[in-house]
Amino acid sequence: MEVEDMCDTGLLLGLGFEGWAASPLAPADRPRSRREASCVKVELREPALAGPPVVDPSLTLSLSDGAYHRSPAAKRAFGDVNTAGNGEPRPAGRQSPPHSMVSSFSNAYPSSSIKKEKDVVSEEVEAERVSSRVSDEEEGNARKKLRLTKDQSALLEDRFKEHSTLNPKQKQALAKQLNLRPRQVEVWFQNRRARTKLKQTEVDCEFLKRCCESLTDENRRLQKELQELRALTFAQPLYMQLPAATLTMCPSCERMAAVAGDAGPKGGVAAGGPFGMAPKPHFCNPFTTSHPPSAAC
DNA sequence: AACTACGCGCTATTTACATCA
DNA sequence: TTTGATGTAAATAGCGCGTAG
Repeated sequence: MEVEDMCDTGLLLGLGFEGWAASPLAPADRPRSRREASCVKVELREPALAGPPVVDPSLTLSLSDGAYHRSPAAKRAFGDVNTAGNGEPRPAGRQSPPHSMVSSFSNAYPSSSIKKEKDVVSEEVEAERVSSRVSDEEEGNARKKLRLTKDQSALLEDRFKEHSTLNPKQKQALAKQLNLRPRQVEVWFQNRRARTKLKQTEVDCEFLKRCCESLTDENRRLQKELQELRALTFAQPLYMQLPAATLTMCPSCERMAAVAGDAGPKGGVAAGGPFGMAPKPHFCNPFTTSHPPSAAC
């Protein structure tokens, strides 16, 4: 595999994100569809993303679909009650009819011991509905945007640090505590998660850019070195220039890198032309864990 | 097993509001 | 003081997925 090929494999993807990352909200640079946006995710295995660029980054590419979705088992373990209705009105267009809301509750809390809780939640829902109706009338149906107080934001942040998602019960409790509607709490958490992810994406992009620069430099250096060695071999056969001790073996294919003509049919011709290749340095593909064939092979 | 309804999370987008030159 | 540009974050729209019936 050629050095450029290896660069292309990983770096084109990184560069592809570059413009988008530089201005994540610029509409022109955004992916055209949500599917497109989530189709490929660059997954970084480096724990300290904000740190200095690493020479040998371990990058893997993986499909992102489902990566951000917790499995049902995980959700249960985490305390999510997906099947339980949260009893709050959904946005227009997706609003469920009242009877379905009731049936959802009876499904989620079938035992009579929880019946009380159901009633409490239903009352809160009704109260919320009334209050939002009242507030709508007060506001003359104008869409007013709530600004959270510092205390409210601080508490929400604290809760977000504990859990980035809330189950309906937690949501209700938090809404009550903050004197907000559960929907507002839900929206806040949703937006907060989105902001976190956006921030992480920017960090990831920055990291990949630095990787790209580092690998480009390395590539340039190796090309230059290759040219020099080729020029050298015009004047003198390589084996005469290098003592045997300097010959190295490729850890992957176990061929002597600097010996011309000993590598079978393809031999040094395929790898480096009729003049053989320099024994070092060996280029290690940072995107793979095992030792790949060196540039000499 | 296939279908449907529902709840929820996610992403893209809109919009109200604050800040600043 | 007013005004337009810009940024931030609350809110909305709509889709996909998992689950239960």
